[in-house]
Amino acid sequence: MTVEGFIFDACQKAVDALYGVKPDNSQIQVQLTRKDFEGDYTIVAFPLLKISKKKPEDTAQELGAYLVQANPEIEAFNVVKGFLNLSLSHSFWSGLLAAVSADSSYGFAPKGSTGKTVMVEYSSPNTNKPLHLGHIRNNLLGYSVSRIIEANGNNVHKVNLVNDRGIHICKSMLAWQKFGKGETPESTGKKGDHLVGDYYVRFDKEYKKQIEVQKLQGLTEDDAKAKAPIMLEAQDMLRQWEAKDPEVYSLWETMNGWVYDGFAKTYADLGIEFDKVYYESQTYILGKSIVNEGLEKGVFYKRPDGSVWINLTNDGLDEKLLLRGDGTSVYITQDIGTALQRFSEFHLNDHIYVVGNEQEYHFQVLKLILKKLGYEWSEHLFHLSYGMVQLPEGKMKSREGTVVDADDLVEEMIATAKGMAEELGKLDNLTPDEAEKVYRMVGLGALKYFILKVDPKKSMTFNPKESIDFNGNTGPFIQYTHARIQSVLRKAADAGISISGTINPNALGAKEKELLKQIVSFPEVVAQAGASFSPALIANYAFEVAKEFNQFYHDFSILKEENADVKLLRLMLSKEVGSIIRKAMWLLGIDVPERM
RNA sequence: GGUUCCGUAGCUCAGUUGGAUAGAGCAACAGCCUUCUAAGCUGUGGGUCCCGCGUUCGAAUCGCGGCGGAAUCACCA
Repeated sequence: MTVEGFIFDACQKAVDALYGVKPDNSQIQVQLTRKDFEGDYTIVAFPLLKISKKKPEDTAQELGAYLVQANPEIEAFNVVKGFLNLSLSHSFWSGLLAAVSADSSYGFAPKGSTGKTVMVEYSSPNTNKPLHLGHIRNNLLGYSVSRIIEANGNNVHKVNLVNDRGIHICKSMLAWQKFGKGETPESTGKKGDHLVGDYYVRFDKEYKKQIEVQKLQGLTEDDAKAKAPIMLEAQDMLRQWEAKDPEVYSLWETMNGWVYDGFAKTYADLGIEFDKVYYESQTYILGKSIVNEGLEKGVFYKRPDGSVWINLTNDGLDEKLLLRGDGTSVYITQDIGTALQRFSEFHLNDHIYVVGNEQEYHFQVLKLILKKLGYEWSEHLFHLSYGMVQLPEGKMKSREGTVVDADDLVEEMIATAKGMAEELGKLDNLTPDEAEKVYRMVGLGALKYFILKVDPKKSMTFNPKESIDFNGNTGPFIQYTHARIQSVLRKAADAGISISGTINPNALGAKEKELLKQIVSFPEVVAQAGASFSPALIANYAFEVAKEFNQFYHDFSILKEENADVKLLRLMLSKEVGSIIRKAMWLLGIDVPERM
């Protein structure tokens, strides 16, 4: 039970006793008391006036007096305008600290306790170019949300749906065939995904050239695009691929293999994992049978050219194609099929798609179609729609070479972390291997935190000229706080001090209580983040806790405190703060070092 | 044009179902290491919460109307 919950109940009983009416949820508002006022928690009197039929100040006074005499935990109160500020007793607070420190999984619901199974799909790269900053946001969000959902007691399946087929893949393949001279990752020393990406760009260059030539011959822009020989060749290659032409198919396998090796390295660098990987080359045919089902039910209709459509104009949307005239499927056909397959195979309760907000319309349509087909679980599809990562100049454009490459960025962050650590002389006592681990941790911590602290649904700006900070509201700041705490705990252990025993309530000071308030709200933050799929809530919480601890650390000494009770309380508090920081950062997919 | 999302300090962002005098970080300036890690702490300056009207005891938050920006409305994915 949360502290707010306790006060809520006490308040409900008090109002009932005083005025004979039991207030409902909306009438009792409990919040943390603002720091500029005396007290711990505040009850807002205004919503209760209808019941008390008295002035706000009088209502708050009466309620406060009653609460203090009825609850030993509530020690004192004061009233400012319509706000009733309550102070909880020291023994109440120290009891909470004891409870938290006895619970090693504090803040997390027991594994699988909801009995629900949730699938999270994220990453979903194309195999024609390397990952960039936009993909990083997707991967970090997907991975963090998976952990948050798991921490809320659900079983989670993390999946990746790789787009390994289609015209864009053929473009890279064709360009490599024409201009590649047999280059391989081995022969060039280039990471596979980057090598293939180069040929994707090469195709585009050639294509543009051919369009210009066609236009000189008098063709319109559209005609020139449609009739450029290299584009016709690419389309022809896609048909050959679908017919499983051995030569094309083997080239496809080879080049995709290069890309997967490259992706594997990027994922490993980012610390991203999946439980299962789906490939569109294996799933793109799915969903066709459902189209027939929909035709029979009259949900879909067929046009004279044989294409299948659904009319969603009555739902405020448009008409949507489900099957091409030639009987081949489009993206949404496949998504219908895979959703159906996944729900039946894994008995899913919820399915979350981590996909950019440019596809909001697509998922709206997908949900609606499944609903119209009568699948009740369509209500349990969630599109975690995140905003684009923009540069100060606007959108990243791969054609203009303004994309921020994922591998480059990771490397740069680690190098910066290393440079800073060396400058500060922080890790001189570590072995090179250990130091290297810390550089990675800190560099990645900075990057991951920078991205995850922003509300997912908002678009965010990244300025490559101003490197990501390591001071202030950043990952390294929080990691540093953790390292500091561990250092204190190590010293305590070296001195043979045991961090256990009974807490003396009188040892609790004002700053310690502020820290405890933060600690106590952790489970609520985890629940909130789970309900809203928002790692940003966790990130901002972790920062607040770290900031509070650093102030405490600066103003008070822990190991040099002479009063044994105070020393024990401060050590227990430090240990719990360290543990909460580690858990919060774990939820973000960020590791924390023992030293830095 | 329709739909959806967004607009908070010079910059990057918080602000949980409407609550007290709107907060952090960066950048700028001024301080704090003989003391558990200074990747830290303290202080100063910085605001028409895009604008207007409305609902309310109370609006950055809710509603309506503007202005500005983004995404989307493909036999692409």
